[in-house]
Amino acid sequence: MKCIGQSSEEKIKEAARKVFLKKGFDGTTSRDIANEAEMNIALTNYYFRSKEKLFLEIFKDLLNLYFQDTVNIFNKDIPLREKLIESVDHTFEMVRKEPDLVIFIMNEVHKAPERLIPDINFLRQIKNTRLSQQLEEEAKRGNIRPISVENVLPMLCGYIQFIFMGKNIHMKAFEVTEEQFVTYADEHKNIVKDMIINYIFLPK
Amino acid sequence: MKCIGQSSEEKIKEAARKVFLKKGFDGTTSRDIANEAEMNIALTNYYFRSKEKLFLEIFKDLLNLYFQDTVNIFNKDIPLREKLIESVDHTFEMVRKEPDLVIFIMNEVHKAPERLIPDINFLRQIKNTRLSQQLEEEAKRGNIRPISVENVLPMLCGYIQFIFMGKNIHMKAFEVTEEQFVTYADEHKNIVKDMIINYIFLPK
DNA sequence: TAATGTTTTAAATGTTTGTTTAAATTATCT
DNA sequence: AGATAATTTAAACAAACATTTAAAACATTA
Repeated sequence: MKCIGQSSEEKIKEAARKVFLKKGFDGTTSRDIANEAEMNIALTNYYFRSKEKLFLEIFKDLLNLYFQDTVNIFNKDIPLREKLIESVDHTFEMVRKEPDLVIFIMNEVHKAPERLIPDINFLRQIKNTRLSQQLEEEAKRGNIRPISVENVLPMLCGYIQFIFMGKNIHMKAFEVTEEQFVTYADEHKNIVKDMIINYIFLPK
Repeated sequence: MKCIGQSSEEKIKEAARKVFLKKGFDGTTSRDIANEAEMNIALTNYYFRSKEKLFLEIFKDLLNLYFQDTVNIFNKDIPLREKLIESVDHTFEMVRKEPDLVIFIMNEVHKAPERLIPDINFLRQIKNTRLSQQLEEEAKRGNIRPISVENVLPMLCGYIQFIFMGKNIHMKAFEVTEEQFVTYADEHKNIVKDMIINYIFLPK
């Protein structure tokens, strides 16, 4: 086996990841992927059997990228306040690095949830993280409002993710550049953190 | 002209709207639309010249549905606090009635913003609504934190919209039914309202 | 009723789609 | 070097695609 650089299989997977993220499953053709990878069309099927199989493999990776770190943070052994802030910061970094990821996941799951169920199942761990316990404990102690992890999750992830999903709309509506948008998003991130802490924690 | 029921043109447009909302532009074929409308395939092009033209016409209507009422509320002559609450409530009703609308708009704009620019331009009115003035005035008076309409907009629309965009993911992750989801969404709506008011308005 | 204009139809258009084939090339091993 | 296996290629495949055609069916008006 030639071991200089990437293998053809890796090249195709990386190209497919890039194109799927940008155009979605329906908007992507096998030829798009082959072109991006600079490889012969037949190789897609030689290595992955079908466009669908290749997609599912990539989707699994991307869903993992979308959620795994968040689950890990939720399970960290750190104070609640710190954990909330770290979660928001992580969400921000994640969507900044991979701006197409959230809308991609949302859209594919929205269009055909059934075929992705095996992958989605791993999201169930969210319910049983250390964060859930902390929310219960702190509420019992009267330190925070009683609130479920179901309602905290969108605060920590969704509010930031939404800003980036609507990036193009925002840029057109408010006539700003990409650079200005990032500044705005960062500003909003700080507001979100303040607002969450302000809401969840009760005054002593 | 026969005037019983809908005209063929209306039937096709309504069918196309339904299918585009569900499957997006790339995922929709001319035959899907013709089947949904129970009409001959050729009629799509007879009335609308092309799939693209039909799509653009429908997209315009849907973007209007997505934003017009919000702009109107922003321009209403009512107190700020009331306006914020009404905006959140309206967003909730809008996405509840048309659950596919938000992800559809987000995704189409995300994939090809250029071709939709003429339609998106009308979003610019957001910047110059009565709400913007109110935010400035109330901040000057020391009643609220200084905050721009750019940062209030996602609070009033995005936070609720995100919940519904991730509906399928939520239902799988937390193993709940559609009915339970709506209950959850309603609960979160109230949290959002409390949280926004709590954050924006300063204690006297 | 005959002539005219509009709407609907079945069939065909030429592309593009995902996938396969079989030959050509390259690498691996004895 | 020669045999064997793995990879890559150009070409072809049928199916699905958006769109067009020309004739048929319908409605309208003179």
